[in-house]
Amino acid sequence: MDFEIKKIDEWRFLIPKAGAMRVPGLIFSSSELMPNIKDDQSLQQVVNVATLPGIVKHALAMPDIHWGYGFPIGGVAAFTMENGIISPGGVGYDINCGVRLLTTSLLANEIRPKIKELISALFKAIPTGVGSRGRIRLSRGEEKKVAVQGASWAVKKGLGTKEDLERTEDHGAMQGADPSVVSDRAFKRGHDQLGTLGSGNHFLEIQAVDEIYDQKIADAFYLFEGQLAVLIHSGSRGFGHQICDDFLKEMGTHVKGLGFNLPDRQLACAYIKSNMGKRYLSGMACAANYAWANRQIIMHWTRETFEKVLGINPSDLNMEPLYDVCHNIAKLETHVVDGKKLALCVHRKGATRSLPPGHPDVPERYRKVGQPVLIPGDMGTCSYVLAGSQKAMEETFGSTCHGAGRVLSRKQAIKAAKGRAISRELEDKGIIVQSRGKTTLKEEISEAYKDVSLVVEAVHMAGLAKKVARLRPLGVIKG
DNA sequence: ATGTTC
Repeated sequence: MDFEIKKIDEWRFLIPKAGAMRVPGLIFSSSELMPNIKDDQSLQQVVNVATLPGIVKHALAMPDIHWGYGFPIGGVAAFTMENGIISPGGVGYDINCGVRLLTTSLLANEIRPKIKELISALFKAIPTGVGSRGRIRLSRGEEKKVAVQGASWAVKKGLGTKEDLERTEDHGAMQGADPSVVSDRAFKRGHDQLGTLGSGNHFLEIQAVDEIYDQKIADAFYLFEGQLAVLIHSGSRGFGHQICDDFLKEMGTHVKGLGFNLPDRQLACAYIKSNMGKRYLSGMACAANYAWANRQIIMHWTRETFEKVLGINPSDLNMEPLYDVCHNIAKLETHVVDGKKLALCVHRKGATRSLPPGHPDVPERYRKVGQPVLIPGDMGTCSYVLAGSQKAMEETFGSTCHGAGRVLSRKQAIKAAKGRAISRELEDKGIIVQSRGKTTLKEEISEAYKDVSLVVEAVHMAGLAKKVARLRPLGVIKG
């Protein structure tokens, strides 16, 4: 490594501008988490991102940073609309991968005897695994509508309510989506995958709220101790993956003609203002909308499954989305930089938006306390709810962490789990798990991840979001 | 993440 790391305070580490870097790197971490990343490639990736045209202030990294395609996962980078670039590698292969948390009026303890039955029914209702096909077959015309309308497409089809949309980031629809830039292959891959969970770290978990850190905000979020909740983690499936793939290929050639050097070919990009940049944004928005429709539909089937298995009315279940956030996206936003309002394209790759109290884009019901920030942990530990902050607006373009972050690669994790019965290990901890394949569970063992509590503590202490509640898993379905 | 090497 040929760069320096300076400790600013307990929670901030600076990589001073050097060589081809246009801005310094700023890492949010802690003395406990820093050793995890010092030897991997992710900090070099922060340095690489800092060389890209039009980058503003800092190349940022959250405490859950780890190695990714070109850009690190757990990274944030903002570029001016005027001179900046947009890069598929800064968004990630799973465009609009994200999480949606559902609250209920049920007590977890009362439902505990039913968890196994619920998990089994959810596993039947929601297809999981790589290449899994859903219960919906979309004609090309309908699939284009999904790509433009997002979650509201599902609501129009009776799969949810208008209120659900109000509790979804951007109302579950990104503007500027243009299906004409999406390849035939992407549409083919997406036509039967709506309402499917996928594989890897995607999951659906039944959880119990087990600790409240901020009572006032918890009240505003309708969270209470002992409450039964459901967390859905999924994305844009093969549809978004293909869109990313298509644009990476195109931009790989395109970027060679732009006259600047890339430290890594995986940083393929285009100027935001160029036709190529605009086309990517339009395609990315299609994938983002597909993902929002996907999580909306998965939620609808989750509601139906709970009502059926528990034999209760919707009004007694009261299963409502607390919020739905995306953590793989690039967005056009206005931020104050050095006292000046600037139009920026903010890349959040494995990072969550964290809007402060009073911000107009926070749903009205939460506006006084800030945007809900949902942080899934690894399988078998816990997840967190936080609230957005002003400090995040000032330091990270309104962003915070997105999860635990890997410490072992998938290969290393499979090796570490060799010969172990992971589902049995989880059952011994009181967590019922049902998965399509054994390999996914091995890839996802707890040891493969950083301690999510340390990650959340680091962003809380840095002021990038405020801890509200912790949730423990009771049951999980996986790919 | 991903029809896990079109």
